[in-house]
Amino acid sequence: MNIIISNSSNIPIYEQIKEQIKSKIISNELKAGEMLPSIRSLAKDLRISVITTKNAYEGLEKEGYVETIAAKGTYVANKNVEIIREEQLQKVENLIDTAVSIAKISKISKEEMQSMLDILYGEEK
Amino acid sequence: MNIIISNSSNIPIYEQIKEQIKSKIISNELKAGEMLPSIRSLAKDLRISVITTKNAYEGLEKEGYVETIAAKGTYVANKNVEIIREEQLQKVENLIDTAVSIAKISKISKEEMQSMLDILYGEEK
DNA sequence: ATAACTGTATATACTGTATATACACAAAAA
DNA sequence: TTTTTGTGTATATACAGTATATACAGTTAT
Repeated sequence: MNIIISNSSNIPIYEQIKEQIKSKIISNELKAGEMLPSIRSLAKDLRISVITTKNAYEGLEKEGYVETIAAKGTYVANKNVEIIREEQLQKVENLIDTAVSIAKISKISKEEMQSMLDILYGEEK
Repeated sequence: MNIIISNSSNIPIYEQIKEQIKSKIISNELKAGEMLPSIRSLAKDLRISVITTKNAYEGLEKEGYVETIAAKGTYVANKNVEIIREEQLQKVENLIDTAVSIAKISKISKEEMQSMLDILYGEEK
């Protein structure tokens, strides 16, 4: 399981794991019904405690991305694709909104932001 | 001092205060040399502890936005305008970068993001 | 049965955020 | 000059979030 964590980050480890797995589910790299690595194996892999991986999985379950069955494992849930897309759109919009607020205070123009977007997104159509 | 804090936010109170004062300094609503409200009066105003306002001011000092003189007060520092602008540009770029990452995973197009930017920034030139 | 795998629960520790309250210095008022 | 009132500072304390090790309990294949 390709997951990268940073201990020095101010973002908690369980949160880092949660977000990365969420990304894999949304991008369909992890498909519905598929089993996630066990909390133990993932913990060993990342050299952290089982409690931390459990914490991450609990968060995913609370948000409806996975379902866990005691003594069996944790599996990717069937989640409404449209709802996920809406959630992601909302996230992107919030980030841009924050960026715009900062930009306006600092007199950073819309053109400058558009240019950043172009560069960061790439020139793909 | 127009500062709004939310206790229910996951962002610490001292951080909320810090960011809002920083904004006022950057937008020149608070001018170099001007005295900030005392940690006591601000604490009373916001109905929080002096320690929390002190914590906020300490953060601002560490970042070079203010200078504090014991028993006298805390004052807006002279900070290099170009450096501040660079910092803000960096912040905006990081936010857009995060937004782009999420967008790509969720197959949100550049056009959708451009449209968000247009709407959120407004139609001003 | 047993071995090897799942997730769960308990007890513990550390760090960040926040508090009340007592302290020390500066400046203005009496 | 003495007192009062205004600054920021330091100490002791509490609570919540994050993380840990370790013991527990159920499932599956041998």
